[in-house]
Amino acid sequence: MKQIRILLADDHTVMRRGLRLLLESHPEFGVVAEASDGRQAVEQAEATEPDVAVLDIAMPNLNGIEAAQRINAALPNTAIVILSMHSDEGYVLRALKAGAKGYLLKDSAEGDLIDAIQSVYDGKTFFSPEITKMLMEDYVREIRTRGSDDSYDLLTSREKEILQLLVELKSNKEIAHVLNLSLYTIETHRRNLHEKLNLHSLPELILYAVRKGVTL
Amino acid sequence: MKQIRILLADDHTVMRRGLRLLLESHPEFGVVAEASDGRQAVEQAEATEPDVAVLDIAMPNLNGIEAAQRINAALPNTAIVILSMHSDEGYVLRALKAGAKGYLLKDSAEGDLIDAIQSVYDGKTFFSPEITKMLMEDYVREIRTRGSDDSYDLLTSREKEILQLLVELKSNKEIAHVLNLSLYTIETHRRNLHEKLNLHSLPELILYAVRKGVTL
DNA sequence: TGAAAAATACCACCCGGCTGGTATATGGTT
DNA sequence: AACCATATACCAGCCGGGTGGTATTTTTCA
Repeated sequence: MKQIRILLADDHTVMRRGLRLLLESHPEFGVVAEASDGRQAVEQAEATEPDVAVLDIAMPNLNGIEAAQRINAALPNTAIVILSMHSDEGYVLRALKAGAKGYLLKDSAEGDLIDAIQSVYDGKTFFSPEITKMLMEDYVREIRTRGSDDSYDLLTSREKEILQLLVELKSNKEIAHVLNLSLYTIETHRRNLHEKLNLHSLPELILYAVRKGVTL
Repeated sequence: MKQIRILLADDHTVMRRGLRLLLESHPEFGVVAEASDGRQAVEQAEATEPDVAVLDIAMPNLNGIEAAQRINAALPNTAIVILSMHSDEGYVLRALKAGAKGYLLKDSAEGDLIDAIQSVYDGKTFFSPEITKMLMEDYVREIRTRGSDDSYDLLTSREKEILQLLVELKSNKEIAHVLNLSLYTIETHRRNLHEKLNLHSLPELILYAVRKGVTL
């Protein structure tokens, strides 16, 4: 009978033990390696070539995401599930970027881990319900944003000009000087940029502009 | 005899007249059209298909750079020379991006304009000496920057983590909360980022990170 | 020609980023 | 043992960005 071969990586021994017991209560799973930090996880993965790697996100020496990246690079056939306490958006996105196929919160139901491993082994993805919800919201927001992606065309040429100068990291004062305008006028144009683009800080404007190709 | 056919665009009549007289003292040049604003310049260019378009940068209705963009898009065989009072770096770079082949300061020697037109007509580029100097400095700086491009590797993993969170537009307070650290600690890490990367503001850090591929 | 959009200008207030200056604990290196 | 890098933490002060509120002039377009 062909078991799904699993690597467990978590710096907490108790957690690893618990996971192992949980998994071994299902005969179709077999834990073939354990690791207590990121670097070990990569080594163990390369040594045992597991079907699925379950990685805690917060590990010493090399965090779960960096470990995922390396494992994914070395062993593209090993599916990766990230375990995390946080549903923080940044972490999830980085995990996905690192090649993770699943992202599970630690307070998930036991059955979720079983489902997750089976899913990623089958080439599907698996996320905790909270994560799914968040990602969907993201996606919808993305669509909405793309939809109203004429936003840039809403800008007047003066506003575009000022946006470019902002990307060049010029201060309001400098822009006023370059364009021979009052500081207050620049402030007003910036307000209008904020309103039209629904972005309300310089960093946001810069990210927007860069992604828009106003890179210069 | 085949003349080089030229379009002149400048909102100051006196300037246009002077340029025309200057050019017509050279029999190999022929001014075939004039325009007193950007929109006219584009129209005239499309109507007369000149070999070279000489555009003032500061024109009403449509500035020289935007006009250059449109002319370049419609008539790729028309070489464009930008005339400007300013040697501001941003303008020069935008002019180049808009497809200009030459950039002349208005206080250039008369001969420079002749040389510039002949050069761009021959498919070469031409810049005022001041501009050349500036661009070279830029280039050198660029090389130097690229050379010491290990800068990112100087960062500790904590610093990289914080840099990523900054790109996600998290405030110091939010980062402190996410990482369970004091606000002051985040400030210290940011100082270190500033020092190591020689960048001293959030917008600079963000541009750096984005260009570095920390896009998420 | 008259209304709407764009560009210009000013003031006051708040908040957060940025800096100078300091300090402690820890872990690895020579 | 001495040293350096890293990570943590605190305080005070400055400055610039962001915003609420207002107003005039110029341009554009129906």
